[in-house]
Amino acid sequence: MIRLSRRSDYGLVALKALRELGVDDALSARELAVRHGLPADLTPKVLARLAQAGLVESILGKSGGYRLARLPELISVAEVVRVLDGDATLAPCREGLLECNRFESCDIRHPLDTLHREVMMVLDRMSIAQL
Amino acid sequence: MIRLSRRSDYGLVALKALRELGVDDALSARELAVRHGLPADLTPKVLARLAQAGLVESILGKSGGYRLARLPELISVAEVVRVLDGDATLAPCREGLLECNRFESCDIRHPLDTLHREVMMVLDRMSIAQL
DNA sequence: CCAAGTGCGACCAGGTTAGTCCGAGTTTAG
DNA sequence: CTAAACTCGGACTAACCTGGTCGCACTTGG
Repeated sequence: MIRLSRRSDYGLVALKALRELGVDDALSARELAVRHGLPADLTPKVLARLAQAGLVESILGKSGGYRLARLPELISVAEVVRVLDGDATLAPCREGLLECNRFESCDIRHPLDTLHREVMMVLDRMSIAQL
Repeated sequence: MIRLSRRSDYGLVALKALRELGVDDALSARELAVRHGLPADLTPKVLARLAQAGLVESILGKSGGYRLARLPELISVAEVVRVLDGDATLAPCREGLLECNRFESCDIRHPLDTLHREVMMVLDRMSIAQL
């Protein structure tokens, strides 16, 4: 199935919100959440992950918050998805634990990987600036 | 996240297997399952769904089974996924029951729909013949 | 020193999906 | 004509994943 997880969705909304911020401003997770109707307790988590991936800067202390770490043109949707959802492959074979019992004989893996790459390229072409 | 469900995966494997079949041959679901290591009880279900969607023909009775209903070049990966997983949209907002509480103010929906269309086009360009 | 932030881990709950079991209807081989 | 082999469809169970919550430690500005 082709669907964004909720996390990725929230992440995109948050980044878009951060986009229209002054250079030295910062927006707290809570403030961002209430303004855009995101779950109050989940938003900090999403932002924290974006921060440790370097997409966003966190500012500690009172009157702290988050701010974009790069120009919005330089953050692609693909990157956000990868950070928040991990980059799984199209084929379920490739997942962590479940071993595909036909792993060797599986001949649809390669074409599926190709497809996956193409899909990611599509997501790569859209940046936060275009949301 | 971008991942195929197990069902779709099985469906693709099955279609690929059916591809190399004589015109008047048919392969039973059970036979197909054991040959390719698919779950024995799930395979008939997947095939049945493909059949009622018209991608595959079912042949009743003894020595019956399944066979491709069209040339493999005319069956796209996108179609298989759509049949087996339904066609969801990228944005979780769009799902059945859960109402997005910021549905009106949501401004990332349109770009996301665009992305979804592009992704489906990618899946559309690959056919069973190319697996 | 205190209030308001982030950061991070553990935890619960609900939904979705994979997988199984069963019965019924159909067709062909012998 | 009979029996075997197959498809079809629904109902049911179990496991996994995800969204969401709570709580505590650390940092910073006033």
